[in-house]
Amino acid sequence: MEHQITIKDIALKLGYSISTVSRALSDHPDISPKTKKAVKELADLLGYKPNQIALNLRNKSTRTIGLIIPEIMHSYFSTVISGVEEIAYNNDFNVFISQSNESYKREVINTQSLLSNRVDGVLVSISKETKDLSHIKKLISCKIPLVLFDRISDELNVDKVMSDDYHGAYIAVTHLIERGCKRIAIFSAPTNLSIGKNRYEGYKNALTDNSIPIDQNLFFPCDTFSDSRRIALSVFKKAERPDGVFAVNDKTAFGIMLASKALGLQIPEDVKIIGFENSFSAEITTPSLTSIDQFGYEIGREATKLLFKRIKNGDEDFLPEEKQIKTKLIIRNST
Amino acid sequence: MEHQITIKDIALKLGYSISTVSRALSDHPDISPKTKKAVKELADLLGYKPNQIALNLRNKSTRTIGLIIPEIMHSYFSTVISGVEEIAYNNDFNVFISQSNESYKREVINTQSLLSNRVDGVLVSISKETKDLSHIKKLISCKIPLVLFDRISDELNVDKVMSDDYHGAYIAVTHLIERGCKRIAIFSAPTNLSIGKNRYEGYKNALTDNSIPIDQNLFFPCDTFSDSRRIALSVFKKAERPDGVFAVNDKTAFGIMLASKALGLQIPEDVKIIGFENSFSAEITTPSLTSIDQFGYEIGREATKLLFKRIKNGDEDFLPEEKQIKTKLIIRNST
DNA sequence: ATGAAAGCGCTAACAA
DNA sequence: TTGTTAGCGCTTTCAT
Repeated sequence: MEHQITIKDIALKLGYSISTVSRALSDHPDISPKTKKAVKELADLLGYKPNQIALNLRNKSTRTIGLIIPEIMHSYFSTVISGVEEIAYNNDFNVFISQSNESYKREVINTQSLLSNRVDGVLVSISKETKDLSHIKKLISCKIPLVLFDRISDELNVDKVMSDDYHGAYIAVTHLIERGCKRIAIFSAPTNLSIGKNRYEGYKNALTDNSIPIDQNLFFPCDTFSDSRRIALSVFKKAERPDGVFAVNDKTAFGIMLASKALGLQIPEDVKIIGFENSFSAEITTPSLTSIDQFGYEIGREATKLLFKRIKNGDEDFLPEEKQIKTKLIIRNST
Repeated sequence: MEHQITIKDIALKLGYSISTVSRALSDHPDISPKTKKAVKELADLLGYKPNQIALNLRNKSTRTIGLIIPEIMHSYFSTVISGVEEIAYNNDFNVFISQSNESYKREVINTQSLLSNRVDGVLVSISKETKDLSHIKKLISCKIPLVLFDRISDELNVDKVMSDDYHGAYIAVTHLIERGCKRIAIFSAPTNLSIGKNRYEGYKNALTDNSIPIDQNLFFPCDTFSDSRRIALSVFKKAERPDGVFAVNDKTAFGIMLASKALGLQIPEDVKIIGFENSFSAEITTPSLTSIDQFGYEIGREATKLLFKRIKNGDEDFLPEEKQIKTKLIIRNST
């Protein structure tokens, strides 16, 4: 980057002062039309672009919000990003995306980087590894507008947006029951994450409401493709195997699906499987996967709207909001 | 964001000048140990974080590179991002990710935003919609280090990193021929993109080298899931249908796969299908999808390495490099 | 060992 | 209508 054109360059060439140039460019009423014309034409000619860095410093605002997500390569989070970008762009803000890769260390670094770069607000979905929340608390103590989404924490008293995990799990399991399942397993995220906890609650209550006893042997703490495949491969060998599985996300469901097929089980005849995410892949497997749509796009939009509300309102009458985005059962052939 | 602590605050409380505080914080040899200790302790206590914006303005460097990609929600591009981030983080740089969503307009806006934000270099994968390249040329004329990857353009004389598309297509089609295919269709990206052109060349030459005539009726300009499903649905009905298909990416392959199955065709017995991308989904379909691995992670790494070479070397002896990342045939059950 | 002052690019209060 | 100046937060040259 050689030398970017500045208003000083324009002022020099035209013999005006830099403030006149500045005002001309921003259409200040005091500036004569001729001056404006001359300045704007030269600016165009030279390809002048305001230095955003200088503006940021002066305005103490970057018109940028930071987004920290666990993993970009996740159809759900990708859709969240799109929702965030839409609202941000509508408000003439930029989005600074950074992924933690489910690493606590990375999440801390990313948070600090956003802080140093003085973003005007932050959206965070906490990584699986994160136990210590002091980096997030640091954001709060700096009074930086903050909204948590999806992977929230009860420890923090801030705005939150998430799926209606409880209800999603409830309708998923109810659906399995209606299809005749008696022994329904759950492959769940760790219940220390609220997402894991809420879905487990939904699972439990759906069973209880249908007079099916909770069986701790049907609970598997597992939320990845390879783990679920491995676990299902050993679990489904036994005679007392589940006849239905509720998986915490689609990838986990696919692992179970592959394991079942490898063992010669028919889906949905021998075992019914339901996921949570409604990813693109759910459509293309055989059988296609019944899943709970989480509306990531909506979550991104709502979280960002909430953030802008904070950014605009400033500190006044802060009362954290919590928003639940409804989920929806998408029935396909795996149940 | 109330009031972030600055060195001025520290200077005031301690009775030093701001320059002393600045030097103390950066361990300048001239500063006495006691002063350093006092300053650092107070800085810690107050939670001082240097204002990156001010530093950027002063240093005329943001230690940030910009990344413009067509779509985040694409396993290939997601892996590219990870590669980019790895190299950038190793060099203590940030990555500013922005997606064009395959929109020309958005791509232009993103480019300008990166320019205004004075990133130190840019990585671009051009959107499908983009014909006019003046926004990219603008970057070049501003002497901003630039590397194109994957979706490159012959019109631009800059560093480029891409898959060995020609070779990938060649081995894909050769594989189909070895498996006995005689009528091999290609579902291809528009050939105005070099990616489309090169893969088509590979397809053609593989056929020619095996004495199979090129049949224009087997060329389908189509690179999305829904389009490919629709097209395959109508094409595969005919008696004279293809017995092998080379798809420009995995999603396109899945569309073809679903259409084939809907028509009662057996894969790979009646029709063999090969994709390009080696996405996660390739593993979980039935049959699993044979595909060409593009090593997106490597592409991201190499492109970023090249970019840093430019950033560090400055303008001197500029000779654009072009790097091809090898591709690999991953054989699964669809062929 | 420490301070004063200039400057990065820009805007705006104050002068003229 | 236009110019001068201060200041956003920081580093660094030049004084002391």
